[in-house]
Amino acid sequence: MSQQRTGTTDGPDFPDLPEATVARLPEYLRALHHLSEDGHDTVSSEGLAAAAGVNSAKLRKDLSHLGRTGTRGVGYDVTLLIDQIEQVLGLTHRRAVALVGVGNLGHALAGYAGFGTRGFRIAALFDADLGRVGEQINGLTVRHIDELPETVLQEQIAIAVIATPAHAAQHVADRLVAAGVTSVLNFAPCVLNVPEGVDVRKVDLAIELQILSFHEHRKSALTALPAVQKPQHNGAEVAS
Amino acid sequence: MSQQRTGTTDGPDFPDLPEATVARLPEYLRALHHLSEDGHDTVSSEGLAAAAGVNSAKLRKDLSHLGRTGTRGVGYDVTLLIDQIEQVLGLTHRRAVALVGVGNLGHALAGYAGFGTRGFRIAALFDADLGRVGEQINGLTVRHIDELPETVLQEQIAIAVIATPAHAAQHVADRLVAAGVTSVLNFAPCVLNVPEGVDVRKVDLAIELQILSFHEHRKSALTALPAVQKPQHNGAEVAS
DNA sequence: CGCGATTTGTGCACGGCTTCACAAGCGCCT
DNA sequence: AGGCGCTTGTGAAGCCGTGCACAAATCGCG
Repeated sequence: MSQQRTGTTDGPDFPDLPEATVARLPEYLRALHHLSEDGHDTVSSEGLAAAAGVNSAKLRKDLSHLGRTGTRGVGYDVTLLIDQIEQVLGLTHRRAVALVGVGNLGHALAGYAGFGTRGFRIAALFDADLGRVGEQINGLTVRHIDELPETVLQEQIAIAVIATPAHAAQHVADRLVAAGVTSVLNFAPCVLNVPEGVDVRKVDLAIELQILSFHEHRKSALTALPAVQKPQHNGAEVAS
Repeated sequence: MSQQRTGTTDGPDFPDLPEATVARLPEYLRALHHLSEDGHDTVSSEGLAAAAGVNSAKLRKDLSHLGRTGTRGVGYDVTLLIDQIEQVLGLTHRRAVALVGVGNLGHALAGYAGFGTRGFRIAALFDADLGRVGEQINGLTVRHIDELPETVLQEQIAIAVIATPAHAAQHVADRLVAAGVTSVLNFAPCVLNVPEGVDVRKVDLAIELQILSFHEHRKSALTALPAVQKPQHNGAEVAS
């Protein structure tokens, strides 16, 4: 069931995709699914790049890392490319995901349809609050966090989502790792300390806004300035 | 005016912070607030770097762009540094944010306390569904999206969050831009097309999981391979 | 059967980001 | 006052990512 690298067959042994490429592949995949639904069976690098919002040369270089995927003079086979990207991303089977923290955000995530349609299955919900344990959300029963080890084992869970308050996140992460989880998506606004071999990605809504705030601040300072400079993008033409 | 160090009153002169630095400043800010609550009044670059999960040299270089902030042999004044970062990020006043799309995720975002505590104020909620207009969420009334222009003007809204389904996101973005919004945080899984001068940041939950899935896939392929293993790893923190 | 139109795949150069290593500066202790 | 230890700030080197520009490859058509 795991991917073997015997290489004799058509086994795609990935030779260390650049991290930046990996981060873009899901975007290509989404764009390809969209194109496929629209009836396209081939697409040029220019077209796909536009749909994914990137430079076409970048896209070609990204895809070149997957092996020979396109046909010169024609473009890329949409279905074939979807298969290849899904294979590389390990999306050939639905991955079971655990969600810890069924509060405000956790509730929304548990009901988010995008997970189900893009390769994942929320296999279990957990919370530490006994008042929430037993609650039914989207066909799943919220379990107490003490049941984590057996559930992770039983459902073959390798990826977990933390949607708890920040003060509980590290503790939850420790228990997840102890239970065998090796990838964590953290929505709590704090830094997680995990042992080597465990991947953590963080999504912090306030940080995203603060980055936007910086650019807002900068833009409003520029409008008060004479247009001597010529930065890459400027000019909010909106009247105040 | 932007580069002068004449030291007038409160001249907000930024010397073009690197984008990577801007993306980390919010993390430093959060860590600093945490340290401040714990009673620390100074912190070393090593300590702050650990709290923010980055390299200490990187942190020092980042902070050096803000001007002289630390004291050699001592460290950084926590309160002073908080003020400086907030100034650079434009967080000296609460920024009004509009939230469009009060569905599953939008509901959670509207109730997310992290916005309020970190420099933002959700000033208005919008939805296109008449069945949702008028609903009360967290003390705010959901308005119809047609009221966008006047509300944006009235509440001085420059930043908006899109939490609609993907098929509606581009239309909403167009209307937001037309109303005067110049920064957008997009939760819809699609590429937004906006005119120059408008900033867009995207948060796609499924993409984050797919990136984790790739690393899972890679890890399981490595464990099945007894020969070579790569100790090099990025993104994981060293345990205490 | 060959030629031209088209598109991929990639060598190369450039810029930005990261990291090391160390000099410069600051406070404290004697 | 002077030295010593500690910490910041930064020069420099290296790495990664990006984008241009073009050769190689493929298809269609006359």
